Amino acid sequence: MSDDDSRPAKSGKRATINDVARVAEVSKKTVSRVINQSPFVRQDTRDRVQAVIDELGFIPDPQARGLAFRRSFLVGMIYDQPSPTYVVNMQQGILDALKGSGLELVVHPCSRTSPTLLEDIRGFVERQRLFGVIMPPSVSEDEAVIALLRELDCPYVRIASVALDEPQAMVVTNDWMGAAEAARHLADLGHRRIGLVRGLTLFRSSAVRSKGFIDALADRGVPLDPAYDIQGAYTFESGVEAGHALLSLPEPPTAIFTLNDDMALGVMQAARERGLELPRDLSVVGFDDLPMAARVWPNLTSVRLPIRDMGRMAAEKLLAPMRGVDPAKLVQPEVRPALVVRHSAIPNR
Amino acid sequence: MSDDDSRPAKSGKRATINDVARVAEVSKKTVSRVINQSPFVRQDTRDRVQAVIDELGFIPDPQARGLAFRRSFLVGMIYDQPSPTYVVNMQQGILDALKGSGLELVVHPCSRTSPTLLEDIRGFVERQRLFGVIMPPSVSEDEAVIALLRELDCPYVRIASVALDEPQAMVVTNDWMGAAEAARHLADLGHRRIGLVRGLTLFRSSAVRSKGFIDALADRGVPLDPAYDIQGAYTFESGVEAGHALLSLPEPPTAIFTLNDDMALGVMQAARERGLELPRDLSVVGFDDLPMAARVWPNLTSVRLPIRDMGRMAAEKLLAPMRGVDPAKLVQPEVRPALVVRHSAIPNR
DNA sequence: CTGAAAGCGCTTACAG
DNA sequence: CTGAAAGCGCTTACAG
Repeated sequence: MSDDDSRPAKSGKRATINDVARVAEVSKKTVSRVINQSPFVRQDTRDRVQAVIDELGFIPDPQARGLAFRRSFLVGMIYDQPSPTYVVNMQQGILDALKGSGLELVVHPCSRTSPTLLEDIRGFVERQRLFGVIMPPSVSEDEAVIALLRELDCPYVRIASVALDEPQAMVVTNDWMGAAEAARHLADLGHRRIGLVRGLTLFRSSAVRSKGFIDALADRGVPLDPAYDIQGAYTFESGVEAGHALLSLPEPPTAIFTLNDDMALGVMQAARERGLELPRDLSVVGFDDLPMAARVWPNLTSVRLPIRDMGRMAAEKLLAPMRGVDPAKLVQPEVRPALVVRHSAIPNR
Repeated sequence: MSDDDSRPAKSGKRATINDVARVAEVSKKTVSRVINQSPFVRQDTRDRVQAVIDELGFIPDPQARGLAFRRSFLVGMIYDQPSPTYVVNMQQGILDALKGSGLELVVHPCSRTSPTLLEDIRGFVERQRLFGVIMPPSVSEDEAVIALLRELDCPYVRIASVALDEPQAMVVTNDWMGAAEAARHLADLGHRRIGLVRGLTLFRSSAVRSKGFIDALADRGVPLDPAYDIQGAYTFESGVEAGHALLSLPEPPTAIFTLNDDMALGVMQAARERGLELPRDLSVVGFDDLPMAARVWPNLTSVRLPIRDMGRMAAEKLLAPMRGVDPAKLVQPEVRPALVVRHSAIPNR
């Protein structure tokens, strides 16, 4: 490790704006202008100041800047997402976008059912004077939270399966596309008796994914029998229950699509408890493509959402104004779910 | 939502220390003393000031305090942990302890193999003037990182499977206990030919868990045959490979202990690829008790570490000085891993 | 036990 | 295009 004395301005403490101003022989206000990329600095002045900044290794103190700006350099991620993989991937994506911006990520889990939800978020946002907030489902779908954020004048970006807000404040995940792919996959494998296990209705994704699935199935001439349309709760246990419900039908489905992977594994568990062999006796397709999808037996065919990209895109929208980009005009690719085909769904005999 | 006008000091902006001082008819320095729990305030003065603080809903601005203190109110979690479940649970535990303290959690993933690791951490800690840092393995085991933190005078707490530091800077996870439990479990089930799949040697946990396992096995009079002692890499793929290596032995083991769950699932996959039926033909025990342990078939017997508690305990050690507690004397329960017995390990025939 | 002054490191008006 | 003054909301010396 060569973290030696070669770093500039090492003499004890960090360089401040005053040091830069003195050495560059300008006022600190001019240094401030350079830091903040104000256009009102002559090019040669700017160059001189920048050279001193580099030489001294000057980095503006975010706390001092924040105090003067009345706004911190912290981005909050507020989430009630229960899936660790989802949360960590999204954090990673946000950090990808934040890298080099001087902003940091502060995590803030919450519970939508908590009576103190709004109070809690208010305290967090207000006290930290957050630069902005990013929210995945389902808290991103809570209009009371959004109203609060507006009241607090806190920029935000919502990630959700449908456009709930203006484009600059939204990353739309198009879940329906993934569900439609799953439907076509099962139909094309020759399945006709197909079950659907929905998720919690609190999550918009449940309705969106269901509709995408049912519509695509209908397109293939395979209408979904209402008896095969079961309400789950996005949990493993609800998947077990739904699996038993479907498989105990007089004419059980030959394939089941669940709106997330946890429920898919639950359905597989139910099938085994009934003595079925997988995938021979039942095809299963999930949604999320959790790491375990590739680790269970048989490997689970599942719909993957680019969570990390979604986090990055959300953060980029939040940063756009700071970068002088009009967030509404920020060109971002559409979020496209993709079906990852493995071995849990096979042709219908 | 009743976030109405009942909140005090709502007239546009937040109350500041000046407002409190004026209303309480004291100097702002005295208000500052009350905020910082200085003993040098008369009780009645303190009560009066506190009443005004409550009445006005005054919350000190962390940025202003941080600027004056030359230290922020941000706790950094620096990690290179690849397991999302581990990361999220630990974050949750840290947040449990931080609740009400006014501190926030800033997440900072890193890579120990990155050539810019130290530079990166230096920038993060120095720029944010972090209140403190919490590190799980394996970055917690990196002495170069620790040296840097000391140089920067940044308090830290390390979480690791062995005591690498003074008690006030350590949460020791006693992984060996969990591995020993796994060993006794398998021995008591009558297994004699037992395989061990180790993890990356970069992680101290690999050696610690292995030793705990081997020692406890020996205690039961079941010495580990070196041929059954395989080097893995904590990945699913390395588990598959190790599984094949062990199961292709002339006398294959009847049970295998892997140092994490990902490798346990890999071993199970290998067993199936060889036509074995589980758990009939092979018992498997993992370590971590990931959510998927309870969702795979057969359900995986695994060692659970109280990750969330570990995060909370680490944060409590970091907060102890602020709370006037001597961190060395902070009474914390020992971290005790526990074997969660499910259906992947059964009696040896 | 309490307070007036100076300062933490920046930025916002306001001039010029 | 550039700068001197005042201020963001706190705390640290230093007095008393």
